[in-house]
Amino acid sequence: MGRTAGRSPEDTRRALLDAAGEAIRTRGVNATLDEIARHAGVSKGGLIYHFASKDELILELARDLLASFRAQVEGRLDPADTEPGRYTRAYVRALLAPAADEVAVRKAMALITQLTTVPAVAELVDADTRQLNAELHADGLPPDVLTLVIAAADGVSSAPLWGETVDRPAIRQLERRLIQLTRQPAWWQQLPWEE
Amino acid sequence: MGRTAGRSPEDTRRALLDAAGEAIRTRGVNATLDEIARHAGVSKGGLIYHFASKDELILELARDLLASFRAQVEGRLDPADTEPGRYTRAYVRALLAPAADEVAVRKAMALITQLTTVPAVAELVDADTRQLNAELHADGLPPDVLTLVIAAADGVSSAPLWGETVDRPAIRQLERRLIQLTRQPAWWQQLPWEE
DNA sequence: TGTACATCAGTGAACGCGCGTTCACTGATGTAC
DNA sequence: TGTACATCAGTGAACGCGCGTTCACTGATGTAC
Repeated sequence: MGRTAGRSPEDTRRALLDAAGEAIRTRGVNATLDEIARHAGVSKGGLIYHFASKDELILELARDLLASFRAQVEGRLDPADTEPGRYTRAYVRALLAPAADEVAVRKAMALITQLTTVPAVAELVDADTRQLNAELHADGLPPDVLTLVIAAADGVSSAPLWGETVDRPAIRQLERRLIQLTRQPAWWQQLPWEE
Repeated sequence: MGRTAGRSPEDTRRALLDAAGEAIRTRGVNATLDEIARHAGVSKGGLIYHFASKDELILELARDLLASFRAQVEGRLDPADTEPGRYTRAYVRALLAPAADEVAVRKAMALITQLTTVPAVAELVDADTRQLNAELHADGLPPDVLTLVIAAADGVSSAPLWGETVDRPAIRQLERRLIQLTRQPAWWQQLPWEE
């Protein structure tokens, strides 16, 4: 055990990541290490014990966010659902989920865009996105329906970037309809062409 | 006239804004004034002559981007189109437009998210978004259709944030269908509910 | 038409300080014997 | 069961340098007379 007996080093590490997230979300990447450390109840030196540099702290934070987003999507997979589009439905549910979650998915998205300032994070996000996209495209839905559904889900999750807060009922309704669309892709494809 | 006769001071100012945009897009807000100034062919002091501080430079850049986005939307209004949803259609066209424009709209979106680190910019973006939203909601479309269309357009424009490049034909097709939807809102509202 | 002066649009060196990083040291706990 | 030692998880002062800002100065052009 370490010098402060109040908590385990893993708890300290987690507290530091949470504090970093909170600080960077509001102040941007130029939030200071001192500020982050103090919010986690630790000295600047203590922070550097866990994360060798600021870039490493940010990279670890990005890894943490991406992993937890993946976990959110996977956690919303319906075991009883074996139809084409099941992964896409989980994706929609994760992105449009009410922000009551401990780590609100949509705020996490906004945070990650700040982190991409660090080149290593940009690469990480890029690779992660590519893989996620591949999984979505291997989900059995026609590409044009997938494009709409993904775009709509991404759009809702990007709203906080502009400070916008779309109202809950509207999002819930959109969620239901998008999921319904994945079950009836032909509906979208048969959108009648006027005149 | 000033010291360098090569161009007008307004041209220098524009070059500085462009260089700032380019630099911040790649390096984030910690891109240095020196770097920005040199890319605009001017000394650091010359930059500070036009923009009293870094925050002011960033704020002016944000203003410039928001204004040019507005101009893009307005420029895509169809004078012959007097039906409900005409502003929404212009919005969709602007956001899904091919990136061949001088200032690619979607890249501009990605850039603005970086700038929101500066509180004054966050407020500006917030106010601008609210006003734009009000205009869209006063466009005569049913709210649920509007929610879908806006979300889908926003989603496509947020894709570059994750390094993703959605393929052109898919976007063009989505654009046509979204616009078609604004002409037949009932279609979306009558999405049949299965079982 | 020439001259003096003001102003505009910069230059570039110097300053200073915020902040990331380094480093010597410390106090708990675990382990060997 | 007590003692010595190693290690882990930190503290906090000091350093140094990158970078935003200040400032004295400059060289074109415009304007008054």
